[in-house]
Amino acid sequence: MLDNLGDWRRTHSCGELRLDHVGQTVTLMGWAARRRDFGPLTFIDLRDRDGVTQVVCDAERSPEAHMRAKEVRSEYVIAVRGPVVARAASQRNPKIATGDVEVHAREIRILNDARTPPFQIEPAPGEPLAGEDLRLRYRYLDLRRPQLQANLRLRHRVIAEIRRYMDEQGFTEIETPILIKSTPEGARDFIVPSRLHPGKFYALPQSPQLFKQLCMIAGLDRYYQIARCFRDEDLRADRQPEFTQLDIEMSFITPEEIYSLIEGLFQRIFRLIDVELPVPFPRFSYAEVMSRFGTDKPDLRFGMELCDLRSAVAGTSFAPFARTLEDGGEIKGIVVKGGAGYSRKTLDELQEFAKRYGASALAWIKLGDDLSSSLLKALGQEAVVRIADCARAERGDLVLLVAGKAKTVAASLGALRNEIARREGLIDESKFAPLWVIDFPMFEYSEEDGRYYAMHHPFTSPVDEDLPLLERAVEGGETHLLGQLRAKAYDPVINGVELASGSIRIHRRDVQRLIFKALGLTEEEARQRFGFFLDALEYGTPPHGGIAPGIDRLMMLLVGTNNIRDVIAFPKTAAAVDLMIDAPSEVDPRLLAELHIKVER
RNA sequence: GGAGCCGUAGUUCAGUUGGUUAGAACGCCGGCCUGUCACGUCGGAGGUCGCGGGUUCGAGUCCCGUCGGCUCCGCCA
Repeated sequence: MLDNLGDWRRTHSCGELRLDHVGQTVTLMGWAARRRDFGPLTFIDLRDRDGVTQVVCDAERSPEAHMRAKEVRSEYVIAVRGPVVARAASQRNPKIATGDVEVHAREIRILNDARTPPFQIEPAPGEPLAGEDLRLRYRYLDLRRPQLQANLRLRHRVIAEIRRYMDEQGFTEIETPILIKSTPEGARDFIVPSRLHPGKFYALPQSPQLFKQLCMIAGLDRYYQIARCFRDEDLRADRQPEFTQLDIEMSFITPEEIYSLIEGLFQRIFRLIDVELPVPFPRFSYAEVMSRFGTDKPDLRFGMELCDLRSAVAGTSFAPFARTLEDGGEIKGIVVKGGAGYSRKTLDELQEFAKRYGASALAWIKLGDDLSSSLLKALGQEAVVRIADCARAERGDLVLLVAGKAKTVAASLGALRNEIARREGLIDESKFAPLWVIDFPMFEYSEEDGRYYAMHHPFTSPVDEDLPLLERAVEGGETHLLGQLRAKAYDPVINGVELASGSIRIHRRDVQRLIFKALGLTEEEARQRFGFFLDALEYGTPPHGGIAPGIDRLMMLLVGTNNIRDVIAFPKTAAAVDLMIDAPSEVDPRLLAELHIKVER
């Protein structure tokens, strides 16, 4: 039999009772997390969002409450009324915040029963969680776990802090539409069919990019939005098809003002987890981080930087190296301190790892008691020693080398650097190492398509000094110059995580025209895709720029997880499926007919 | 688009060179127990070995396919 709540009102949460409350009669409500039955004496751990309180039901003192307690099962929703009692010293439980006290139940109301959960919500210490697919299917049960609740509560506090800060800084929060127009460049769009317009579709925004620029043209001056964004691309551990960005745009500004705005914001956010970020963040050019760390989002918590070994192998007859040098490729290495003892098996594993990033091979030099190296036969002892010296390796170290195209060398050694740091425990997990990556290239050449693509997006401004280059490249036909143009773009990175991406935008119609032309868009194509925006640019556009921190990744960093699903209330799987609501799903054929859509299989 | 790992009671897992009746722990149900907090203890129920096909006298185990989960490469202006 279930009880009604009746006139009972909660007086306290399950996490707040302390010795100060001893003697008060309290009413608690929550879920039965555990029951320990000693016959005439029964304990119930009562859980709510705030914590756990031990409830004691004694058959002698309160026979009725005790009878009721016997009926309680896992996850029943119950209300308990009774006095707060101090526990004897030997009975205190230091593992829970309320462990100095307990509530002696005078009366218990069973507000609702519950089916046996399909998995244990809080497994005993040392026991693993149930499989993630099962927990996603019953997300509302998994969300009862204190860890997940703490993550969501911190997320709320971060968002609240963001709104406070942005308001203090004079920003206006503005909502932009979700049903917008598909734009062919960039990520794949999610599209929404139109019932009123047969054969036409809306797109969901990949980001509110053009709208925030239009807000600047409108004279709103300082815009922000906590914006949901949608990208129909394959997922990763840190990527969901829908995600949240703090979208920011400002008029009449320089990158410097954006740097200090973001540094101040991140400082405030990290104080919520009692971390004081050092400001200003150090700045590195794109070229520098690529050469030193092999990635545009380096983890600065450890060293092991890449070193250029070309000079040490100059003039070699060893074909793979000689060919690389001839083709203008790179030969670089990293030094693993004390790695001379790595086994053949480990080196094979690392080579397999490097190959995933396109490396054709991973060469190694071990400076153990004897010198050993995969290159010894091909290069001879002298050359191998020269390479090791060039890498500044010392006795006991291991040198790992990759030769090939600059892009491949950077990708494989950059990934290897992270992987080895992880394996060797070189990373101080309590540390936060922020930086700015600046001076990104404007364009990236695609071998596959034989053309240039905007590295950031096509509205990013080139640096002022490079404008003449842009003109020569586009109007003078010196297309190769495009690869040399630098963008007014900047990314803040913390611990190897790209936390935002931003740029100063193009505010001049003539420059925007050149960029579209550089990207191979004809005047007509540009007009068709962005006509409204090009028009707007002609009506007095102020210089402006912005940035967009990713809230989900920021949260991952703050709670220390590498699983994005730990910081989103209702996430999707790696195949973009919601296992709880079973989406995506088929729809009623009548609905499709209304939308003028026929499905091919 | 490609690759790797995983899939066995409700849950987490074990399961030998292919061989009798597929096990353990937790959970669940019932009994006992007045100080536990991962309570203890006695007993009990619980299995389409993801699914489909093949090899074999015989398949959880081997092969092929398929589905699902996770991770990575490509992709993500």
